[in-house]
Amino acid sequence: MVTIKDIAGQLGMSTTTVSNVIHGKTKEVSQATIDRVQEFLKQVDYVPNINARNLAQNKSKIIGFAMKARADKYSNLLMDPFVSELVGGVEEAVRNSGYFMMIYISSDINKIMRRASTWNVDGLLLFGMLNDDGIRVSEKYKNPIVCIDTYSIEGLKYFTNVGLEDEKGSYEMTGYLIQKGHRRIAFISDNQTGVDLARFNGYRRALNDAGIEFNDRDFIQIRPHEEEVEDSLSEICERLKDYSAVFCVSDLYAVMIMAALSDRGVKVPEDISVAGFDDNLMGRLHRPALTTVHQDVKQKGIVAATTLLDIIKGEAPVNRQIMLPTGLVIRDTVRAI
Amino acid sequence: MVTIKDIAGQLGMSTTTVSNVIHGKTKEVSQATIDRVQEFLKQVDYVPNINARNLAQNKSKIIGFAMKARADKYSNLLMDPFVSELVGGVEEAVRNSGYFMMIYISSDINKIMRRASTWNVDGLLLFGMLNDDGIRVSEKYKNPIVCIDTYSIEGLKYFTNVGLEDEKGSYEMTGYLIQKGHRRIAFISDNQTGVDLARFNGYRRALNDAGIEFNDRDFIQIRPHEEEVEDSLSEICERLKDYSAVFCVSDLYAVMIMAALSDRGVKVPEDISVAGFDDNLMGRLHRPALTTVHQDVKQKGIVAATTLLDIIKGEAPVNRQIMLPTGLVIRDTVRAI
DNA sequence: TTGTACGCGTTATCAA
DNA sequence: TTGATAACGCGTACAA
Repeated sequence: MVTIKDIAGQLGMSTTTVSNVIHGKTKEVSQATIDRVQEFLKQVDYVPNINARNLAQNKSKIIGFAMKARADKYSNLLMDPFVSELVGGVEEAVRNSGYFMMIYISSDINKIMRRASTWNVDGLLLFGMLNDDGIRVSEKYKNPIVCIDTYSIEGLKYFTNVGLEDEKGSYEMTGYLIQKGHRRIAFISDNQTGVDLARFNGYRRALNDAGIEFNDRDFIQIRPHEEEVEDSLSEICERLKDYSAVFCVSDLYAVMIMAALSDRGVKVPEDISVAGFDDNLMGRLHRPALTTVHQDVKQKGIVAATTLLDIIKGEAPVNRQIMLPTGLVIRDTVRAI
Repeated sequence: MVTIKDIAGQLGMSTTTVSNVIHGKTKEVSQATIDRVQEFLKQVDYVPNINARNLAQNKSKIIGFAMKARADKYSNLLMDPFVSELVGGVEEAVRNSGYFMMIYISSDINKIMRRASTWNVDGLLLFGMLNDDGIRVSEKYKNPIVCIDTYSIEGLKYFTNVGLEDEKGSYEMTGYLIQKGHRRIAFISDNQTGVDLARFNGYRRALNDAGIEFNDRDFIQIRPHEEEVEDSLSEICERLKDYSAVFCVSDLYAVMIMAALSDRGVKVPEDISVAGFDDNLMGRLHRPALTTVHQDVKQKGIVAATTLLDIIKGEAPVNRQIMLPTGLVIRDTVRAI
């Protein structure tokens, strides 16, 4: 490894001058030395040592992307297509800004905070935080934080959130189903917090506005864990016999349920209409193609990352609650009755 | 930020002692001071500065995961479900070993190498390298390297490769199709290098062993880029009329093609049989469920990472070419004729 | 058993 | 226009 000191030695000048040339602080250096140094840098293929630089500047050029792992449908968070698309968007934005991305996955908030401090990351992206997790982090960690998909009004005092018009999108889809003549509409998700709760609320509001009474059993919980998913799907298919339409909280669940229905000889949309949420590849490639609520997940990642980067640069965001839009995507799994 | 020096000062002892306690070099420290120090560490929630540590030790505890981006079917590599599952496996293994993972995506080998040096990563994982890319990297970068899915005999002198029995898996699937009575079998992929070439070779060998003549037009190239994918699929569906079965180089392509066929009123497997490769969620949830060749992508990531970590620890791998097994998954998209 | 002092590679301050 | 030199925080010979 060739260092600045080496170069200075071989060129018979001081490290200061070399460093200045490297950083383009060229106003106080003669053109002759600039050229000499630059040529030499090329020649030896000088690569700076980030650790030394970070130590000297007390910066890191690292964006930490921390995700709280849940006991989940995937054995690793990154296998969730939503998450990987999100990471893809973040990675791209971070890379294009000359920063680096470091991913942490942990179910332990404290570990996440320790890592962030250890690496002295310049900014933190938080995903999957529940309740006041985000607040706890921001109390300890003093650099900028941007959360993704976190529903915490309280938290907005501490950080910016990038979310989605979940409630609205869900309201519109439910309205569409109702408009198509459906009145017995089930809602399926695996929990009732955060994003899922917002979507559930949109569904309920639409029912209410149409004068349709909601009954507790219209919410069906799916248990997607490997050991019990088959049982869960059986139960769901059985309960779905009472409905003419089902609104799933994600495209993945919609596709899973359509497969289970198909296995039991139930036809979509002839026997039951199905709607999803996310508009991902699975739904697009399904036949019949899935009617769903669109969101641009990659864009969500990009917006979150660029917002964080802006804050790091000192530009406070106009809005602490950034809501990305949704849109109805009408395809073939919902029929009029 | 609280430093070792601070602690030493407040406790009225030297930084050496504090450092020794932190690192458990406890044989030369009295129990009394150990306790004092440890309690104080807890109290102030001491977090080491990785940059300083790395600089002093000339290590980084970072595993670099470098991927060469191609002009691809996805606007970001991480959106490829194969890649994200791979990353998931790597991330898990790296995290469990107390290391950190840093992802680089670039189409430029030189940028990748510069990053690896800049961060002084302890080991490098390489994915998506073509031809002698891997060799070029290993000539410049002196720490251990493990490649994933790289077909380069020459390269094995320089690094370990974690791959798959692509040829064998493909041979077996083609054999299965033949056994089911198919003789006009098309093969679809988007290129003919590396992994895709190996799978193509397995297909050809199986045809050959069964005395079936291969004609150049039996290889059909798919163009998955967004602008032209529809045209490409139209052409494929047209050409497929001459075949009773089609073997796709990936589950994704299989599902895409089945959707296109369905749109044109062609039924699978009644009108044409379809086989895939990968055994991912898309194929599993498709109806009819996809007959395919299984590989464990997450495991591939874990094996690659642990192998690299072992080499870093000084344990040379027994084999420089690690081939993970494949297996036939017979489901419902291939029928006997 | 504990402390001093130096090196790691870089940047920044200030003097020449 | 250039050069010494002191930080940055940590680890570690070596000395005490």
